[in-house]
Amino acid sequence: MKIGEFARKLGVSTDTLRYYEKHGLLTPSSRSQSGYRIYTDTDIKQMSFILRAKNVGFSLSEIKELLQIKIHKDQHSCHEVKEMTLQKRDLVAQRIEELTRFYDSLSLLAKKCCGGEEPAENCSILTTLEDIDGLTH
Amino acid sequence: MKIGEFARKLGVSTDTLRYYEKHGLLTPSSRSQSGYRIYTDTDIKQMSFILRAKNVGFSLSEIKELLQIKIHKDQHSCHEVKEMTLQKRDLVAQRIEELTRFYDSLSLLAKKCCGGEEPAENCSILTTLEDIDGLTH
DNA sequence: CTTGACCTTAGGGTGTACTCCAAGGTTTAT
DNA sequence: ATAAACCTTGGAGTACACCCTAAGGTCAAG
Repeated sequence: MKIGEFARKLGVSTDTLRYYEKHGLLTPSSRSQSGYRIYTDTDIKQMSFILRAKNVGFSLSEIKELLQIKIHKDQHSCHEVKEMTLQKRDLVAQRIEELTRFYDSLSLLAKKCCGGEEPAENCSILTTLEDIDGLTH
Repeated sequence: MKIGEFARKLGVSTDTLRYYEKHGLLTPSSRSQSGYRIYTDTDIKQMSFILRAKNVGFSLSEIKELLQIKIHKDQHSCHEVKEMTLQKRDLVAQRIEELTRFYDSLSLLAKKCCGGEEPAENCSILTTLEDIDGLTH
């Protein structure tokens, strides 16, 4: 499919797709005789991956590194690829841990809060964070 | 403490601290007679919160919103604060879910990989993602 | 065969989050 | 008392991730 249809399907602009191509994140599978970009189902998968990664806070250069694991598969040894993968996985695990602390903080905050119409005296995220910090650190 | 010591303690630049103050994320507790910014332990807690939030992918304006929960505590009802808190919590839960999928993908990738010195033929993050997508969607 | 909806590249503009001066005031040590 | 090491504001510059416009080429429908 051409860039317009692909963009609509993925919910991004054509500008974004050209930008990603320029920066080595997603090169369309081929070009038509007239030079139009042609995207395929494989491109949809890769783009979905990029968007999910972006959504959880990875920068484009970090995402590029993740995609390098694929690109490097012929040029690098299994050992190197495995190391890089595990390193990235640890980073993801750290972020999950931090987010879990945020989740706990917000849960505690909501629980503490009566939910009524009176002024929210005890509703301080910082107070709650101090409690959480006290418990987990 | 003054801005330099505070910055060193938190591992950020003084420019960043002045930027955060300007944009309403962290206002130092007080100023000295000569106009120097004076930071306290409370500021350390708030700054740590900001840095952790940033680290897990929140933008500065999102972080500001989180901090508003504190600021609004006297001006808004418990009900409003609770709603906002739960909404933010759901957002965090979604990110945790996505990150967990990334973690699983990277784990599967590492597991598939023999880790030896030969070219990494089967080490494609996309192949693995397809597997994961097939299993979880 | 031309209108309209698509596509191309090149290049400029925007918002976010810093980062780096410049010009000057303050504090501390010798 | 003066140099070094801090601090102040204001404003300019940078990197990232787009977003928009201009000027022109492509293509299917009427």
